[in-house]
Amino acid sequence: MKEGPDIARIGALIGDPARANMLTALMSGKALTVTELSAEAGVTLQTASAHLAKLEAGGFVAPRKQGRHKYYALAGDAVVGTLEALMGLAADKGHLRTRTGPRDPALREARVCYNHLAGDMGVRLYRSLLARGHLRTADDGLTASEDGIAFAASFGIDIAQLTAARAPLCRECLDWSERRSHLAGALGRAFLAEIYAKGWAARVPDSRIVRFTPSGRAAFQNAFPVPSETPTSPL
Amino acid sequence: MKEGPDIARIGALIGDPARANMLTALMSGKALTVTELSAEAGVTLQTASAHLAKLEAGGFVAPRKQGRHKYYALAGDAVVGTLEALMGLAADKGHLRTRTGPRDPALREARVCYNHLAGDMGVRLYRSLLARGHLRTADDGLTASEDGIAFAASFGIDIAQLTAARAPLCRECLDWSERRSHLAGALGRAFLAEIYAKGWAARVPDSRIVRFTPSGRAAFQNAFPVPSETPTSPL
DNA sequence: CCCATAGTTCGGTTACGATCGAAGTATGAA
DNA sequence: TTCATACTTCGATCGTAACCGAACTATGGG
Repeated sequence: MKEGPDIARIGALIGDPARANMLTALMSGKALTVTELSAEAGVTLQTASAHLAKLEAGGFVAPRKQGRHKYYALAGDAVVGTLEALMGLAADKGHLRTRTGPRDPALREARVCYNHLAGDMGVRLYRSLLARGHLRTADDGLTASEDGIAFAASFGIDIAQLTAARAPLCRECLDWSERRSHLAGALGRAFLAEIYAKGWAARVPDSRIVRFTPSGRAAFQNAFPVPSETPTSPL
Repeated sequence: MKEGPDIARIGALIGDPARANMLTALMSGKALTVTELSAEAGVTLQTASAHLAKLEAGGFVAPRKQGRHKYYALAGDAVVGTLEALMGLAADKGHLRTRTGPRDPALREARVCYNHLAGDMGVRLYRSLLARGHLRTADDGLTASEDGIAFAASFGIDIAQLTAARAPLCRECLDWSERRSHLAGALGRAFLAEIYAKGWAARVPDSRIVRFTPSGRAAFQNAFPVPSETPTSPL
């Protein structure tokens, strides 16, 4: 009677509030113990254990034993990507629980999305480039202007190498905490690499957080100024 | 106690088998009536009506009244994209209900994914280009080789215009019916446009199906030969 | 060896939501 | 108006799964 991939099972797995809370907590990129996850979900240890067994059977999380602790982490990029998509959709519809972004403020400010910068700082970068005409949006995606190429070069990016590779140069990526687009693609990756190289920021180990130094933050805001908050359409 | 986007509500919406069946049926791109969807889901009309009300409230589907019929369709590209992601994940884990692809064989053979070719024919195109060295996979994505550029030009694609736009040239996209990658990005779009232009295939109105003519199918298979089935790693 | 902490398994309760029958509304046809 | 089709609303039933208490296993420390 049924056909196609069984999205109902996947949906049901995500559909329980306790499990959804656990998955949301794991989106930080950190591996968490059963006890920690039970607290995140607001259930007892036994219940959490049962939920995690189901998530593991469904291929959502993978355990790693360490001493008498059992650490769970999300099981791969496909899972992370799908959850990001779901979060984007949920945010889009206004289905928020309480806040508009993840709990951890540092995660909300700047984090790694695959290999480019996301979060508030990522959105700033994107908006700044767009406002100054370095990027242009078109029907079929995002393109860099001549100005933008020159700017990237002056920032320290070897633009010739990027374009020679013929890989996607610019792409946009919807940010679930900010509900705005940020810059992905080869150029987005190159900007983040250069930000690391300049010592403005560093990645926090075992998490997706990118922590800016005070001077790095100032330099960033100077390099990527944003005009006064323009009322953008909420995508 | 909770924070972040409410993915639980979204998940629960998809998590019910009846609703999942309806959404799967709507992935064809066609708008369907309540009665049709109740049959797809295997429930009575009343139950289907209740489910559709919930899906509508959740922003998954949008109704359109026409006479005494009420047609439902998926509510936008974000929903389609999220469902594709979920289906890919489900297929990935082997969570199949009965078959490995959508019910409609035509849809399984060739369909539009955003603006490029997906389904069996899309996978063939991709594998053929890859096998002949026209495309190369790298850590940071997909690139076209010099050979590939020349081939695309000989196929009738104005490659200079595509590269000038600096938009993503090649991207890969996971196919939920085939569980394989196919070609997306500007080049993928250009190939599909050229296939239309050559009269090999045409899009079926009100659906995502791309229907090949018999001679078009032959020409396609001649232009994009695939080597004997190589046991590729899943994904 | 004993105790403490981390996690699992088992059993019984409870609550939520899917389901359908039956009755109600809307649109169209005769 | 009357009948038929398409859909919605209401009310009651029923199953499944989340939940926790309690007992059990495993690992580490003294």
